[in-house]
Amino acid sequence: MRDPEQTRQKILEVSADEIHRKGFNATSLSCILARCEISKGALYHHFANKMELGYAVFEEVYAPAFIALWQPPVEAEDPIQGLSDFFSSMSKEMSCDELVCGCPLNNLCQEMSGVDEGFRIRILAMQQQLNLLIATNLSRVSSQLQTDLDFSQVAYFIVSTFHGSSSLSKSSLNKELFDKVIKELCRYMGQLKR
Amino acid sequence: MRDPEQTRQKILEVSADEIHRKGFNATSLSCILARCEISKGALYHHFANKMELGYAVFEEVYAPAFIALWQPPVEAEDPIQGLSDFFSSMSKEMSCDELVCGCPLNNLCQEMSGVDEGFRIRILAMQQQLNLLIATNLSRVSSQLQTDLDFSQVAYFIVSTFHGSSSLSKSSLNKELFDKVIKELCRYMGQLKR
DNA sequence: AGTTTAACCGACCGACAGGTCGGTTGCAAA
DNA sequence: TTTGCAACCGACCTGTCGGTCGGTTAAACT
Repeated sequence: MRDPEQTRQKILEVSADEIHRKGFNATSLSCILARCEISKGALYHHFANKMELGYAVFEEVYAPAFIALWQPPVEAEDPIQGLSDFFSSMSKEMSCDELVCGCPLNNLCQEMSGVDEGFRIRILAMQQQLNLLIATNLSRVSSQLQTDLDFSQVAYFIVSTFHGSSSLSKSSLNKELFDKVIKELCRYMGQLKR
Repeated sequence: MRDPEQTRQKILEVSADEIHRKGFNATSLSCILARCEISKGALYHHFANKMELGYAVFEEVYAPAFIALWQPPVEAEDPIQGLSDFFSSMSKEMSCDELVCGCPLNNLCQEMSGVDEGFRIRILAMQQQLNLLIATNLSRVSSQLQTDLDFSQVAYFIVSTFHGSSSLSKSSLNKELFDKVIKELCRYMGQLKR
């Protein structure tokens, strides 16, 4: 019955969901405890404090999921097509509820980057890793692309637009505005080809 | 000595700055009171509660400032050039501290749209107003632009990218990433012309 | 001068946050 | 079977938050 590792994973999983929905500060420990059906003592046995729990969620849940999400489309034979399909399927298949929660990385960046150094450096590292991933794979097919493109610049641009569009969908409470931006993003990416 | 209107304005001004820097929830009334050098009673004489204060800040400070900021570049003879100059001067002239605070509208959207309906509808209205402003002015010079452009779609795309880039700059703590995205955004806008 | 009232004061309140700590429980090794 | 300790419990602590309210002050009007 007693399984410390499972307890820890459960805490991480529930915390990740709560933080995704409400943000880090608005997430209360008591809410996590209730959903996990454990005591405060159990949580503080596994994590030193709320911050450390947040860092653990980032490193053990968000970061791996983030890479697992972006890597396949970017490493497709045609990364432009891969990303276009990726974004399009997102606006088609994703439920409105999920969409409105936004990207966990972007949410945390907005909320915590300016407040806590520990979150900032982790988020920055993640963004640079994603940027490198995209830029590398664009340069891989550079022969099919316009000349004089700054791949890193293009990669940051694509991710920024994606994050900005997920922000938009929060206020509209439906996918309409999100879809519009994604359409234009796909059109932009198509123009990268020569 | 006693000037209720001045007191009210001072509260709005200080609150706007605090909310911009820390976000709505993280802004404490006691901090506002200290900076204004007034008592809690004075604040609650002018505003019913924290939410109403937030709405007043949005409507009387953020919204006018937002329109005053975007209108001139968009209504320039050449809106594409106007926006390019607008964005470029932003990344040049803005101090790093200001940049890291992000756009008040985008910040509030991220933080409050999913939590409070009153904020959500105000933010949505503001976004639609801005979108209309940009789309209208793009269609004004449509003869100089590519055919088959969806102006509303393009407008949402531009604003999304801008907001996304301001999010990025929070984690990097300098203008580097912001500049990159803005450069690519200007390149994209240039391509809108035929 | 007296009266009224908007403007303002600040002590106080309950709710809830994150965090602590002495005690209990279950399991595994000796 | 006993014992040691990781795992877990939950009452309690301190601090801060938004919000209340009875009282005071200044100024405008009669």
